Amino acid sequence: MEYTIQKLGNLAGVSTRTLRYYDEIGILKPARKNSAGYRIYGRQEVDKLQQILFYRELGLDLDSIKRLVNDPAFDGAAALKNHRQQLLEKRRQLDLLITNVEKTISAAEGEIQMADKEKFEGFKQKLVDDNEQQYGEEVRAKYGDDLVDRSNAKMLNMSEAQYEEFMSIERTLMEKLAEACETEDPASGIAQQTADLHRQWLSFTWPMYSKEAHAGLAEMYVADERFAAYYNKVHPNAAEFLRDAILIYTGTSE
Amino acid sequence: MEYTIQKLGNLAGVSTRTLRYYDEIGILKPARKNSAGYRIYGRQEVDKLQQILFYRELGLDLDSIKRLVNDPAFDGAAALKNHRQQLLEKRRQLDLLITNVEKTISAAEGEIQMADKEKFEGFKQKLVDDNEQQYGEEVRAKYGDDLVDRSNAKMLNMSEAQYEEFMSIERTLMEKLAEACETEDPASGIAQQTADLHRQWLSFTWPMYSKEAHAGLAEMYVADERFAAYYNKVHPNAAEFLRDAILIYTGTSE
DNA sequence: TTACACCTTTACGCAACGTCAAGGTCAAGC
DNA sequence: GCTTGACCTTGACGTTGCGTAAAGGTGTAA
Repeated sequence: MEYTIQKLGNLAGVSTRTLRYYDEIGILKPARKNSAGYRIYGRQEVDKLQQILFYRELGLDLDSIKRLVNDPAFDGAAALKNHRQQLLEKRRQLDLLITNVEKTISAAEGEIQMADKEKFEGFKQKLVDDNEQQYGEEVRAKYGDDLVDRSNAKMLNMSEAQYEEFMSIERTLMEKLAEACETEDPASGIAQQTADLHRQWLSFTWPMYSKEAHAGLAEMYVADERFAAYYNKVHPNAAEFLRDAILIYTGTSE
Repeated sequence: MEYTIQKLGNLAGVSTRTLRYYDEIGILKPARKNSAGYRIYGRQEVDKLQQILFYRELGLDLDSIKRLVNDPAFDGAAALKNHRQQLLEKRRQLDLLITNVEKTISAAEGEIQMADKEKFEGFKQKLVDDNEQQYGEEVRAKYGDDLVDRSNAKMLNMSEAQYEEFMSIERTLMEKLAEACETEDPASGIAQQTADLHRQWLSFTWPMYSKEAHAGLAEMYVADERFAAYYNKVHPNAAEFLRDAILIYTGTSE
């Protein structure tokens, strides 16, 4: 039972290009080559190809498959479990995507005349969803479900004008923060302006403002690296600087 | 409010390479370039980038996004719905993948000593699942749930040796079929051998064999292009040829 | 011998950037 | 005025798993 490249391809349902590629990357080499350099495959190669295609249909990348079928010491079970984890994660992302796409669509259908609102509603939803995704559990644990729900509702009830302002303030905040960091003085005028911008920004989503909560949040910005990273993208010490400015602003420093 | 490429990147959380790429493909061009050729972005570009990133997070490809944000005549709602369909299809595939991976894993865990059975069980499951996926509805409608379920059960109850033989017969069948097609005579010896191989192959999964059902299936191979394509990969007229051979074999021709 | 189907290697293309490389520009400090 | 160092530029290769020519050698049947 010897096969040329095309015969094997037809048998297994893959292209000759694929078989040549598998030869090239060393995942499936022909049994031998004839005098003219033609690839000749034997029974063993057919079996191996079936294995390869099986794993390929499970979505494994060729590099893993190569190790799986060539290296008996390779831990196949672990590779599969790892792969499963990746697939599950991928599905979570996909579900999120689909939800967001559908929300955007239904938001767009709700109003044909106000074309911009489509994106605007989508944006708001996305903000809320992203927040839930990233910080949901901890924030809910820290502040309680009720507060978080009311905060989300406040966001979703924003008018377009409010939303524009909200985004505008966020941008201004980031700009001022970058500038303020340069002064290295959290008590400086611009730093305190930044802290005030931050309060304004918060007020868009927080059901009520209090100095204590504001200061508490500032501490969290430093403690939680995800928040820290968010602010630190404008300046290496931005999160710390913002905290210090807010502590002064709220009068809770010392 | 003017931004150099890095400032904008930090603000929006994307790399400078991305912004250069967006410039290159014409999806987001800077407001202007300064005397040294530096890209300078303005407020409008910031807004546009936010739109782009929003759609990007929905998983749209940059080409669609480009039309969405640049061409007001482009039907954004249709694009989003189309996109949703693709995502849903992707999720269906992903779910199938996950199921198969998990089955392979649990099959592998069931026996640590018989290392090969892992793939073997996976193969069988995959065969059954793929069949259900591809032909399930119609075959169930045509032959009844009970028959299909018993057929699947028969497959899953195969021993490894039986399974090996099953696969071996399938391979031989395809080889002989290719060879037999060359004779162009469905009554030829090799064609009738092929028909007999097909009967053997069927008997592995069919709860019972009958000439009439066999002939009926042969007709379906020609009528249903998915089956036809499966056989025609070894020869352009393989499906028809196989049907003719089977009709003669079962004595139901004319 | 002439088709014609098959085989070979080489190499570009795809999506959305990441990652050097080689070199020009700008503000700051000496 | 000169040097640093952080910024900017364009150009080009690498990523994954092949599809798709292109240019040329091989096998076989008429």
